[in-house]
Amino acid sequence: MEKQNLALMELGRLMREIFRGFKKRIGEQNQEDIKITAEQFHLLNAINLKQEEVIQKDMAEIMGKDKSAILRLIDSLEEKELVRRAVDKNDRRKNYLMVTKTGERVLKQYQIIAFQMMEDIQQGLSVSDLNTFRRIIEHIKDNARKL
Amino acid sequence: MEKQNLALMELGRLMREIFRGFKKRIGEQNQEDIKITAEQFHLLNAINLKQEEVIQKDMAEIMGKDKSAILRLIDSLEEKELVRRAVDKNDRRKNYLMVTKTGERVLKQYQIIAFQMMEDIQQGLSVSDLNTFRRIIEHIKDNARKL
DNA sequence: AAAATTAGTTGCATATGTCAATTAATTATT
DNA sequence: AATAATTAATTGACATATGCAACTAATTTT
Repeated sequence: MEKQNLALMELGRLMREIFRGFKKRIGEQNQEDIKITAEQFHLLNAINLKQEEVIQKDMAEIMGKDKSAILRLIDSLEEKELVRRAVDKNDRRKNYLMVTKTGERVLKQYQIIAFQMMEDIQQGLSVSDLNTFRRIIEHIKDNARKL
Repeated sequence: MEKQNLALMELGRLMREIFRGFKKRIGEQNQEDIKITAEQFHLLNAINLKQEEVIQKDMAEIMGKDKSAILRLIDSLEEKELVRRAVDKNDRRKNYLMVTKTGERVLKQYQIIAFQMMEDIQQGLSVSDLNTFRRIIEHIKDNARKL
């Protein structure tokens, strides 16, 4: 039991380290620029990634959170003018989520940080290792989704 | 840039899925028994794992959190009588953290859940895959620490 | 003895998140 | 067409988590 358990713990600790590093680098960001939290970044990124139009409900599903949590995250992003809600003309219950130009710019800055972090984190790993790692992550993710 | 970036995102998402699953299973726990949150479990487990005596400061370092965050987590664990603080006789600034019998019992219950989760998550992966995965995690962890 | 350091504590602010109830809009049913 | 059911978003109440800065008490350094 010990080993597997440890693996889970290690993964958690690992993520905290990475998260900590990410926050630290964000903190070192240009002061005058708009700052967002990791969760805000994550949501912004997820909206941006989607090819199709998305509404709040979709994001709640994608991010595995309550719709009210998403609503408040979007509130915070809208306040910073990184995202706007646009009502669907055909179904006025729906708000399409639109990333603003500022949103794209800020997102890009954060992506650069994330990219740099990935580079640093992957230092010293072979291409084959990385491929195996990605494959396993995908596999685990599928399993985790069913939990 | 895309691929590496995705790997980071995937890892984050993966952890959230696992964490979500863990919380869900915790929620399904036996009503009459003492319930703890995921963070409480994590701290309790970390204290328990340590071979040497630990004080709050140590746990803050180990868990990568502010000492006040740890303090409050310990408050909550102490309230449930899962942990006790014992003042160091030689240095009365220090509180040694002791897991109670109840703490051990509760911890064991949650470890079983965590263990079961690990089993489910690892379904379908070969032993060699798992070993590679652990090795990479270790490597990444070393890199992450330097971030 | 005074100054500096250390461990723990407290107050305050913020972020995040869930659940349940409510509102408004739309769709299905009688 | 009127009523009922469903859907998306919102709000309120509440719990958890976390960091920062200021403070206290104990110990160590100067």
